[in-house]
Amino acid sequence: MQPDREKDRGTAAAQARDGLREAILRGEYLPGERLVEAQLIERFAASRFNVRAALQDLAGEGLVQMERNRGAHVRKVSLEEAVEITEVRMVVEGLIAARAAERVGDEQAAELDEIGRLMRAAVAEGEYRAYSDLNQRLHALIRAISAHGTADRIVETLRGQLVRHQFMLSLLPGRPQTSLPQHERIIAAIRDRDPKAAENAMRDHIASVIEALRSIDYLGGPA
Amino acid sequence: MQPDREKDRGTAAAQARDGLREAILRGEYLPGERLVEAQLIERFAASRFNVRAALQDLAGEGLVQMERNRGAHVRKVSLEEAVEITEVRMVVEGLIAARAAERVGDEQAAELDEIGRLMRAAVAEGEYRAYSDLNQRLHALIRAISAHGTADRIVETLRGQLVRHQFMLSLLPGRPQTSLPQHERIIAAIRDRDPKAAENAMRDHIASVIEALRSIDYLGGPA
DNA sequence: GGCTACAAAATTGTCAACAATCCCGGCGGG
DNA sequence: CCCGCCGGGATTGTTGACAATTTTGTAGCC
Repeated sequence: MQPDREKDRGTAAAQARDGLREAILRGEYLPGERLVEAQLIERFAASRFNVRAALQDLAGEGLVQMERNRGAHVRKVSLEEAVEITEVRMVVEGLIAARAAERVGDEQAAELDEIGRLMRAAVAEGEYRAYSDLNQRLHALIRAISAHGTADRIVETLRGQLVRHQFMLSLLPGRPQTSLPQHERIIAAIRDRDPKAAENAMRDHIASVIEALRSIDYLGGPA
Repeated sequence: MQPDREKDRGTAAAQARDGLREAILRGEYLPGERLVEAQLIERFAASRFNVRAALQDLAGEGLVQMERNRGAHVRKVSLEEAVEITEVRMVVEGLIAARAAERVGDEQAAELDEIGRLMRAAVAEGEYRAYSDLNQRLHALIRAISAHGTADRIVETLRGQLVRHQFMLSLLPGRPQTSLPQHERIIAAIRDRDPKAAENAMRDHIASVIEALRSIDYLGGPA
């Protein structure tokens, strides 16, 4: 769906685009914040031409919203949109998990188990930051195993739009305890090369993420 | 995922983009064909600035591929990619169908049934072109009922990348006879407000499209 | 004939200046 | 005091020219 990211790595245009994306994903620009071309030119040492190209690219990824004559803003995704996005992620990652179960090799299965071990340890010792990293690593590994370029690009794009919400999610107390067994189920299903079980496990897991997302609404309320 | 299409309808930039997209989707530019900026400027009476913006947008939609210093081409999707794209469509349209079953209203249910009737008539009388139009109308109506903006945008984008393959598909003999009962099952499940059944019916339907897609490989072979 | 080297043409990449638009003050009238 | 009505500054939109790159055509050599 999105253009290949490898197309021109290293050029000024690509550097501006990747740098701006990283900055937004890091939260250095908050949702709704205005992205003034002149400032971006300074920050990324790029020409206006390249800055504009970067903005247009990121608008295509849904990270930036552009309004004619009114400039570019970091896109603000409402809770409702976040739920929609995660629903799509649920089914697409389900597809990915099923395919991973069909294609997983022995050494990859071992790596999955290793991540599972580390996850249990992290939760047992309350190292939630490490657990969060492992979570990303697990999902990334499953996507790599599935080797489904199309699904992978879509999930990656969707994930980008949710960074802010994902961040709030990780702060929810009790989340690791809830998601750990779900992750274990996913790992087991893929290791056992059971596509249907892997898809179900992944969908159940992300469905629970959606529930957690919705619960934030009551906690944080509208900003 | 993709930026809102309504953002600036009517401007020169939007006209160039939409015009070029239509032209590609109509098959006026064949996959792999080079898109020379100067030609597009003439054809769409747009400035180079707008033509380039249009190309970049369509690259974001996956319709166009751009290579540095080598210009833009209509993206060529291999059969393997077409299968991947359709697999993603399968799960996302499954989600849409499930949600449509949750939200369908009485008059919408009637419209679904009406489309079903027209489909049966079209197949009975061998009017395959009419059947193909009804097929699009059915999928579009289901997407409208589901009111899932995120999923809708993704499916629309994916569909665009497949026009060429979809076209070949409709020429496959026996397709309408295969897909008619599948469509009827989808309609019935949504009308009965059974989300799970609707999702399964939709997935089975598109799974059969994937099979048909694969069969083209043996018929048409690599170009 | 086939191959390489080189020049010319075509095409795309980039820039800097200019035009159009919007936003935010103040100003005057009611 | 509130409201509409101008500026002026800031910001984005667009253009045309020029630079860099690729592609094409040609001549010379083996």
